Amino acid sequence: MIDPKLLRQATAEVAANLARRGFDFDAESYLALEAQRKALQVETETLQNERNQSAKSIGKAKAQGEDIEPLKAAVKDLGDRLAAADASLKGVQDELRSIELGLPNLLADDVPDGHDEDANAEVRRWGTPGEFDFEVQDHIDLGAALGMLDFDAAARISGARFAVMRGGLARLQRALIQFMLDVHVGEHGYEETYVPYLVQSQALVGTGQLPKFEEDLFRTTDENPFYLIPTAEVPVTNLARERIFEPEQLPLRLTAHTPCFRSEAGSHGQDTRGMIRQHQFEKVELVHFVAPGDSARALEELTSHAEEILKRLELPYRLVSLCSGDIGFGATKTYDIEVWLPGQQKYREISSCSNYTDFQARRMKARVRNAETGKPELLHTLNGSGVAAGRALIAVKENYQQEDGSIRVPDALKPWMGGISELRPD
RNA sequence: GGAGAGGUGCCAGAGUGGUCGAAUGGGCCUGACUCGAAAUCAGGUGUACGGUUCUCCCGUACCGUGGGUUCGAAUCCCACCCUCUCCGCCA
Repeated sequence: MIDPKLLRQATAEVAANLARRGFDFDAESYLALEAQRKALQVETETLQNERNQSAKSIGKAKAQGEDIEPLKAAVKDLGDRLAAADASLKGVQDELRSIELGLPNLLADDVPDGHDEDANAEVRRWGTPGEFDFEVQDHIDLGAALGMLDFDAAARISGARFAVMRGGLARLQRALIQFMLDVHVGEHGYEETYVPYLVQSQALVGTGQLPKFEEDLFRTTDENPFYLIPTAEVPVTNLARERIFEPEQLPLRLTAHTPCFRSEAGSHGQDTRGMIRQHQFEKVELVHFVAPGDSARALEELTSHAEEILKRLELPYRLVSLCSGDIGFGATKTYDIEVWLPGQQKYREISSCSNYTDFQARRMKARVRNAETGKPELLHTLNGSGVAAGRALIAVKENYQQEDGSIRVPDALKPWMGGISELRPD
């Protein structure tokens, strides 16, 4: 959520910033509604004051044994007037809030302008795509030939967009997760967390998935439904919900491995083959809580932590800064890390690292006490994948494939592979 | 799932429906005393929103959440949520 004060005091500037995303903010009707709010709030609070004053004098009169009936008669209609004003005020406030919850975050100045992913700016590349002196296979054929990746079995159990893995391949994914967690916890200063995979709507409102993107989520049928988390960002970021941190407690770096569940509504036809886009996938997530002034620097650090994983795995990648038309709803700035996939001869997203500034914090009431003033103020949140395990597995398979269809185990993963140095058919 | 107890400020813990944003104690901050510290004494110590003559002041809201009764609710009524104890079940 954008600061409502800023929204009404610098409406034109906000609208101009949001326009860079292609978002049309109707400033005029917002300001009209805001003027209504102000008038109604003043009216309501004046009436409340009147009620409080007269209730007090009635109390005093009664204590002195006076007849309070005339006093009661005098305020007879006050309750009705107050109820009416209050109801109008609530209505306008709800309207304003729903507008505010639907506004994306303000973009950072250095976000490149553009309509879609073609305008994303490449920041740097690392590694060189490997040369193969044989015809490369994609991860689907590789997995099938190994007998370790079975989409038919998954379809019989759960339908499309699920995968079953067996043996060394299943273990390789687990090794990736262990490796990533160990690097982040042991070397990058993260605290490992274990969090719920089912959350209630307010958590998703906090991180920004709701109310706008309900169709991307799986939901239970309970009266108060649970949602399956689309990313660990949701439960982990909400650890700051309604909390006030002391300045010395920040920065706080948290990591978690969780499965992620996405309905992928509207993505029919995209990446239908293979493990690129699934209803369920594993991911290691990185989350930072930082003081308001520190988030720009924290984004660079968080991104470098995700990059380090690909470097250790010796997977070529490039880093892009998402343009104004491609960047996510709540982010002020986002770096995507794209890993090289020989099977597609393309760089594909494997991590997305974003600075949310105070956007999520305002929704969650996540604050930090200012070291100088002692007053609580909204902290800044960031998150990024460090990295998506399912896609990392694809990348390892395709980049480490050998002519006979076997797959070499990257050195970085060997500690978790129990002596297995290659995946090959039984 | 059954039975019971309870949810009040940073913590503990009061609160016959009326000046309760909330006693008291602890903690914390400031000051006095002291060479310094301890002890003692005095004062202060929530958040959000709004108004404003905007480093002051004023108003409103908040005692688990949401409704209701009332001129007036932390206090009464209803529903829900959560925590704890015991029983049952279970990984």
